[in-house]
Amino acid sequence: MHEKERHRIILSAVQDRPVVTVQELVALTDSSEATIRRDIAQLHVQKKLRRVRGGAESIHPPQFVGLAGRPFSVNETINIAQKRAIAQKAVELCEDGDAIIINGGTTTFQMVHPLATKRCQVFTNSFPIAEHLLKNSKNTIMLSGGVIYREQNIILSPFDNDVTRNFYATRMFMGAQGLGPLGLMEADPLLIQAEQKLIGQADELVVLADSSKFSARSSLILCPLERISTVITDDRIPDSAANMLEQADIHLIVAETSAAQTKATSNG
Amino acid sequence: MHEKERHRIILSAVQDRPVVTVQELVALTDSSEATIRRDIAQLHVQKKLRRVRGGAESIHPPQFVGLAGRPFSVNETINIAQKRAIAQKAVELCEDGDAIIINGGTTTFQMVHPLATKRCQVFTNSFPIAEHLLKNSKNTIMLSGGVIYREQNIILSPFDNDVTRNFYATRMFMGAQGLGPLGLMEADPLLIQAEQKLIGQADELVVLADSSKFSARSSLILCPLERISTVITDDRIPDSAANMLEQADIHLIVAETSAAQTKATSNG
DNA sequence: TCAAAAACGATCAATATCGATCATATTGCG
DNA sequence: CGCAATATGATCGATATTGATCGTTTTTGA
Repeated sequence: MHEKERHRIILSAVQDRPVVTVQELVALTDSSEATIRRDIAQLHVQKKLRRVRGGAESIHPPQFVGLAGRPFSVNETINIAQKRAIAQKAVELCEDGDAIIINGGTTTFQMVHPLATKRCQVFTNSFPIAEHLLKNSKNTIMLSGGVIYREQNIILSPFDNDVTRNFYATRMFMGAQGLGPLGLMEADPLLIQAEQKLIGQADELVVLADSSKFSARSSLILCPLERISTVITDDRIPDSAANMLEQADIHLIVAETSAAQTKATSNG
Repeated sequence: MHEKERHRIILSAVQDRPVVTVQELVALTDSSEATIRRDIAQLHVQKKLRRVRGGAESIHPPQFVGLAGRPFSVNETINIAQKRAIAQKAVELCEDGDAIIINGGTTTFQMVHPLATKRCQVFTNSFPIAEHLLKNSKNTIMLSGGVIYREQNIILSPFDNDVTRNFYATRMFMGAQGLGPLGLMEADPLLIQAEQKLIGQADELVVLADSSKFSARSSLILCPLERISTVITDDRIPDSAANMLEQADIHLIVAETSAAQTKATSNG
């Protein structure tokens, strides 16, 4: 067996499981311990894996830090003040007893805090949202079934016949990657699939989009503007975007980012 | 078992309860007290957990225990040693890549710790099981859709057409309220509904029942003995029960409650 | 308060793993 | 074919990890 071939096998094995032992790799590649050690040492200096006593481990998060406290570690902190204010406005649309759908996302996740004091029927495809509401509120939680995708933190079923079809709500709340004249735009095909499944299960479609989303562009169009009933954004929305929404007959709610008074726009 | 693997199991165990004892971890990892102590000391300086006398505790502040915080606060601690040993045996039946179904329950929940080092395709109707495996393992997690019932901690759909029907496994693992000549018995109608939905979606039905379950009786019969392939119990199973299972041609696995052996307490 | 039990820390022997070295095999090239 | 360069396998002393023992400290319960 050639060196490259062993390396491929080793890297493949180390990605599968948190830690692979030298013995396992010896059995896997049918070569000697010494060779495996040399390979591991090589791959270690190449930063392809981390060498540990007894074998090797993946260089990527050896630790599964829970998604409980900080569901979306990367995106969560950007524009957090705007997202909170927007989510607050979104929850203000809800009354006890309402049946609502919350699509997974970093902006919609912020709805969980104001929702803690409500008692709604919440249908979601987001594991973190369900988890948080379950532990910190008395809302009735309904979850879509399917595979849990770790990266996007959503639950998605490849089948069309899941319980999603049996739930109908007055409002659906969702975020977006971008919002332009062509409609609602998204970058991740997986999210597209999840969202399209839910759109159509609610009377009104409420889009939560901070003002940065009006300049973002993505390749995939999720749905046209006509489908949107309401857009909630922050007070930095450009006039052009506001006009666009007005012409599409979309109800626009602007959340004052009180914390972001750094902008110091005395409203008038 | 290797160091990293033990650490994963320890961290997994420390997350679902306020404190884990050294003894529990010894049973869970099949290593010595000294090693566990050393591991805990290591993880302590790494701030992955907090070392306390008798074991270790989670570094994160105690969760909201009020609503639905800890999975099964009441039942979880009774017969815990037996349940762990039984769950350990159950996981030994699983190999990487297997598709398995885990029905919600306090005994089956204990499977999450040994499962932390596996990579199976796990379908479950239990929110806590899904949550724990999602955060502490690389298994693929699939969830049934529906309403989350807080008291039983399971997800249940009143509809027959959910994704459950689209998943088929080699084995289904489930607990039970009682196990007698008439078959598998359950007390909660809600659980009956959930379990009957899953039975039939797997080749083999594996029942996890500690020995106290053979004397328990409930009003509702879930399925006859013939449907059961394997029963895993502890070493206090009465001979009469063992005979009953043998006559029903059920494979019986007895888990040695090793912790009880060191104590050498003649049970009474 | 005292005694028993449990948990702890330190130590040591057994085991597993490692690193270095040398022998052997394979490859490339003149 | 011969030779050098490289890769691989084997051996052995060095090092690290593990499990057991034992004396000490802390907790438990009367």
